[in-house]
Amino acid sequence: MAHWLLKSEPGSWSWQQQVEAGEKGTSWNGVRNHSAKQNLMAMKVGEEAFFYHSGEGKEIVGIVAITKPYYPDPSDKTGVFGMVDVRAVRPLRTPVTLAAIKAEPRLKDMVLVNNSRLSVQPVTEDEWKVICTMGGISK
DNA sequence: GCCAACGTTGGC
DNA sequence: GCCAACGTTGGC
Repeated sequence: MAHWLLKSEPGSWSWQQQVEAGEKGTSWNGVRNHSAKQNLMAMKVGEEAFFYHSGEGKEIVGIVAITKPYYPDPSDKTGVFGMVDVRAVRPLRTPVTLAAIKAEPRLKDMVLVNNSRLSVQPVTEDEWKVICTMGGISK
């Protein structure tokens, strides 16, 4: 199973809101970047993603699961971009900050470090495990 | 099809 | 608030 990382400005969509959205989850809409789209299209139901707060916080705060695979985003008039649905699974016991990620040699190749602007990123199996450990949760 | 100009993102 | 990095747009 592949793993992912989704970025959001907490001012526009926060982890707290994701938790309040509950079990049925919400659509992850608004992606307007082709690399991000490719990653969305590769997601499968049941796969998990880190939820990262950019700007305010700059830390991974929780884990979400994909509940619906890629489908068209009605807010995109061009019809080029789509979205998936996600639901909150659990928070990290301790958020993993960008500073901590940069300080961890095993995470030096993370997309978050090297291409911080990409809003939907793949995460390798090893990176997933390291961050779960740093976050104080079991994989 | 190239590339300069411009807008946006996001860390600092 | 600044600016580097990146993507997109549009003139040629």
